[in-house]
Amino acid sequence: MTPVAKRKMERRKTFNDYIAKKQLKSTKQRDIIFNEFFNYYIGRHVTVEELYEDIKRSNPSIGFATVYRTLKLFKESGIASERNFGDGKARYEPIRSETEHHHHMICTECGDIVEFANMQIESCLHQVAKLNEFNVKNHKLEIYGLCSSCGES
Amino acid sequence: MTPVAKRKMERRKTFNDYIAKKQLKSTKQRDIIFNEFFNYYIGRHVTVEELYEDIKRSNPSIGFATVYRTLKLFKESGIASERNFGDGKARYEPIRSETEHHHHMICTECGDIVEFANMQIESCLHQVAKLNEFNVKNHKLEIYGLCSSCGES
DNA sequence: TTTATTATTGATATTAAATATCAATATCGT
DNA sequence: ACGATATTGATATTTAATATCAATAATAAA
Ligand SMILES: [Mn+2]
Ligand SMILES: [Mn+2]
Ligand SMILES: [Zn+2]
Ligand SMILES: [Zn+2]
Repeated sequence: MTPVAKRKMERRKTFNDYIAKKQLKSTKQRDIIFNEFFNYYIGRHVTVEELYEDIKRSNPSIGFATVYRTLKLFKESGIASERNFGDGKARYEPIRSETEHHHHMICTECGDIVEFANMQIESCLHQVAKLNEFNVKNHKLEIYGLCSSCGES
Repeated sequence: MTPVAKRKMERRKTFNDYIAKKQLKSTKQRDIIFNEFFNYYIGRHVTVEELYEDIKRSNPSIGFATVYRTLKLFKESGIASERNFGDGKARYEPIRSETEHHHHMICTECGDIVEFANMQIESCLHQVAKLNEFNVKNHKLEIYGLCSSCGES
């Protein structure tokens, strides 16, 4: 089995377990949204509206509220992250593995998003927290500026 | 002259220069808001609503829109920063010096905000940007969790 | 100082995203 | 198949941010 296929099953299981634990129900709509989101939006950062417009093409009967609620469910169950890049709209992205962690550089000109991870930053940050006796739950780091295409740099 | 008094004059000048450059006008309201904000909110992170409620007590005729627009003006002129800590409300804080730069740890329990600065993080971050040919305009780093009072750590 | 020009003010309206409501319907354990 | 409970989709509400606009204030010109 490919790593991608393996991860697919993992996510499915995590979601199903969450559904079971919370005594929720499996529905056609949730399946459709799950498939669309995890098949086509890996490595992307999609707004609720965008995903809704996308899904509507193949499934016109699905409502915005359902997409909204389902993305929230993905987040709660730990298979998706919510991101906020300062344009007032929440964005969602699939979590690629149990351990992955990354941050973002956002181009203010073209909207392009570059992801990065840096161990040194992570350890500094936890060190600072420890020094202040601060119990870290999560953190965000965003760099705004011009990407290589847009900037003179 | 104390450093605080010196900084006070600097800010005033920066603001006046901005007013002049943009061909705006000095007004009583702007003076009142300026004084309240820079006398009482150094090191704090105030919402528009909070500052408005505060100012209304001594100056009941000042409108919310004016406070809103004036804080925006402070930001544009470079004497205040706008912050967003994920509760959906913009917050403003006076900039303490021309060169200062810091980030925030936000307690999700009591709302307390701890500031910190870390040179190593800053240089790592610029290194990452350089590597990606990304021209940095600004950046934000926020740590969410439990402060020393609220957390078991 | 008076007048003319232009920006500001404060009340109110609008926008937009997030979230709540609810009757009809689907899911699931028995 | 039945009954209990969760879900759906349409719509309404909330809330922060921002736009509108007539009255007013600030500055420049006469
Ligand atoms: Mn990402
Ligand atoms: Mn601060
Ligand atoms: Zn990190
Ligand atoms: Zn920094």
